[in-house]
Amino acid sequence: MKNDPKRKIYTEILKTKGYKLTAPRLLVLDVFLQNRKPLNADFVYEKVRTKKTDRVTVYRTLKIFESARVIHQVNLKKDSVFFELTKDHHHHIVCLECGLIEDFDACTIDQLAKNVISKSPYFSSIDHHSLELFAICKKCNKG
Amino acid sequence: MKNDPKRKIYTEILKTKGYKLTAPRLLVLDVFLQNRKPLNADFVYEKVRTKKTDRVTVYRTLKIFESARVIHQVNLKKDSVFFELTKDHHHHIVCLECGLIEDFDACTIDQLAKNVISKSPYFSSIDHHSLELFAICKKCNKG
DNA sequence: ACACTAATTGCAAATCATTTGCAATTAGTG
DNA sequence: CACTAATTGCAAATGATTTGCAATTAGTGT
Ligand SMILES: [Mn+2]
Ligand SMILES: [Mn+2]
Ligand SMILES: [Zn+2]
Ligand SMILES: [Zn+2]
Repeated sequence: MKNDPKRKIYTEILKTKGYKLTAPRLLVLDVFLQNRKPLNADFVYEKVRTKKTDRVTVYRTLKIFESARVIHQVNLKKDSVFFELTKDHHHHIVCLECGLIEDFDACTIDQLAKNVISKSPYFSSIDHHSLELFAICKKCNKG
Repeated sequence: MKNDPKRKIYTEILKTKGYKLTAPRLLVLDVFLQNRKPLNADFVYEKVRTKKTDRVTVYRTLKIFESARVIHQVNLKKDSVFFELTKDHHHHIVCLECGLIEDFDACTIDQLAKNVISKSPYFSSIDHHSLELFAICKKCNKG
């Protein structure tokens, strides 16, 4: 949404890093703001193709957003790569059989991360983390 | 190694699930037992190609091992998919710049997982989890 | 040990996601 | 409004993974 308060945050990040705010980039950003779940290139492309935006541009935009830390990859064990907005942090339980995804917010990683960092010879801070749970859902357990 | 005590555990799992213990499958299993880190198809193939094992067979074997829960995918944000042995559970800090990987074992997910499960309408137990930390390593922070 | 059969393999070709080269277009600056 | 580097679209290339199919083989039972 154009009126999402987070929209400005992300556009500012992009500007600060020296990226131009082009039409395709704003379109892709809005797809993420309007679909609060992990998205892959194909999903994004289907949403912007009508507006004369090429598939290649989607891929390149995802790369730029990733390097600007506007989005980051989510590990869902699917065939293609999924991304979500950096500031929409949450996690998932994924069914190993049918792919059902449930979100959850509770996350106690920060303390664990501190411990790990304090012992690490190579790292001194964490940028972000990925935590996903995998299971067989109740429905698949019966079938 | 033929003498790794875990080897029998994995071969029993495969037998129980009805998979034949073929030469290529044992070769691939041994590659995982001898290289305790996340491996992709190409790494495995390079280790077994001398022994007349096709790349396709490696891919098919990885699929079978995954469905038998002998290995599972690890999210490292690389171009190809990485796997590790299910019973070698540990986690990673990955440098977003240079790709440096550091292992760590400490993991307090079990309690968190219990909480999540107790509130979930769709899931009643966790099979396994994926937890990776992403950061810029000390070296890359300078350069 | 030998025969049987379904599972597995290797090879070649196909497919799918993602990347690259390049000429045309455009955002941001002054 | 002009300038210029960044960005885009199209077509072709690449790289990973998958599929079809005939030949081979593990596991089962004789
Ligand atoms: Mn998430
Ligand atoms: Mn691990
Ligand atoms: Zn399910
Ligand atoms: Zn680094």
